[in-house]
Amino acid sequence: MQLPPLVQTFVLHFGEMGSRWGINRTVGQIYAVLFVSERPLNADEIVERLGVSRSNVSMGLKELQAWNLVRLQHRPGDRRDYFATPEDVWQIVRTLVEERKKREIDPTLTMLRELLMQEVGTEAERHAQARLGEMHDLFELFTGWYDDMRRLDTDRLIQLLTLGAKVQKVLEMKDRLTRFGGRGGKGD
Amino acid sequence: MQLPPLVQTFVLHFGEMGSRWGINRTVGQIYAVLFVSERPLNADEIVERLGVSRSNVSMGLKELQAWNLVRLQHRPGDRRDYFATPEDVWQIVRTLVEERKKREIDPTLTMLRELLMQEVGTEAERHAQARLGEMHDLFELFTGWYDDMRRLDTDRLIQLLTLGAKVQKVLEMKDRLTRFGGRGGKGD
DNA sequence: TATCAATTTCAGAAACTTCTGAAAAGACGA
DNA sequence: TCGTCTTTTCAGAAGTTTCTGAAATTGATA
Repeated sequence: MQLPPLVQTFVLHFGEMGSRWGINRTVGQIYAVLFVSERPLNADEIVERLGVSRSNVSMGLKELQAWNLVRLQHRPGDRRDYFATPEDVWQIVRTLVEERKKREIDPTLTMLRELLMQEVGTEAERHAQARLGEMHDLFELFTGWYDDMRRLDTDRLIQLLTLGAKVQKVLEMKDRLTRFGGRGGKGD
Repeated sequence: MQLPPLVQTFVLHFGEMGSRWGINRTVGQIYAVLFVSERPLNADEIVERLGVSRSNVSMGLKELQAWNLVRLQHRPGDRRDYFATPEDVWQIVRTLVEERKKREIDPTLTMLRELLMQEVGTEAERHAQARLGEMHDLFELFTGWYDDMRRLDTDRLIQLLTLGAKVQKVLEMKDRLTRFGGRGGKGD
């Protein structure tokens, strides 16, 4: 592996993390190398830096492209493909969440809805269905919230995240201000 | 696999999802079976339902216990261990996020902080460090937000998630209302 | 202490994933 | 068209994870 120690540490850790999240180690490493690189890299440069086979890099890049996580670029007078990550880390987060939702959450919601529509006979099945209903509602709540969040521009998103639970305070204030006097505030 | 078709579909899907998130398929299936069960189950009952070996179930249950995702119970006059998931799905979410943070996010933040403290020589390394800084700040923002959220009780959490981006509207209103008292507004 | 039921451990088998080198395919200019 | 440079594909090797059955351990009871 032909990398400065600082970068190497990061790349190895990132590959490791990747494999805990169902992403193949090399794919994670390729992404890490691109992420810290000053400029787009071609496949051979990645091979050099990581010390893995050319074909492995080719497959890894293909996977990253399928996930929309890298951008392909060309330089004038050079036929090779150059790859880069988006400069904006928020763009990366958005893509990651979006793709993961598309591949895993949405199909799960579909499956849950289908199972909830079935007529069942036994008590055990009725109980199972009730549980699946709870899970379905949870997923719906999260995807609904996410759907709202992704529409916000990054500054506002940061603003909200930074406020954190303080939003709650603002909501209480709103309650007090809008229903003057009345029962506002903590009631649930 | 000895399960009603409805449950079987769910269990298989859940196992599949698990393996995409770095959780072994059987462990996912065991969890799914416990999740929809009306009552706590002992290891042999899980073996029956899933048709996998007793030792496999034993290892799976051990892993789920290490993740705090199942509760062990005993019945009077029965030496066997019975396992159940929490009844409250929100409790499940909280545990999952907490454990994942502890195992993956926190160590990553530690690593990033260590790399950011290093003095480096080359331009490439300085650029890499800047990128790691961006990633670090992103992770900090998320964990800070999460730290706020986890303190909220479930009803308030649901309230916030349901509002979604409408919170933004309330914040704007707050801005308008507080501005003419002095310090209000966008500043942080 | 011996017995018995339940659980855990673990070495090796089975299944699965990842990786490689070699060959094929594609793209471009001469 | 050909030659060259590049990327992709793919069969099998290497590596890793998961799973099993048999044996060991635990712990309660007599």
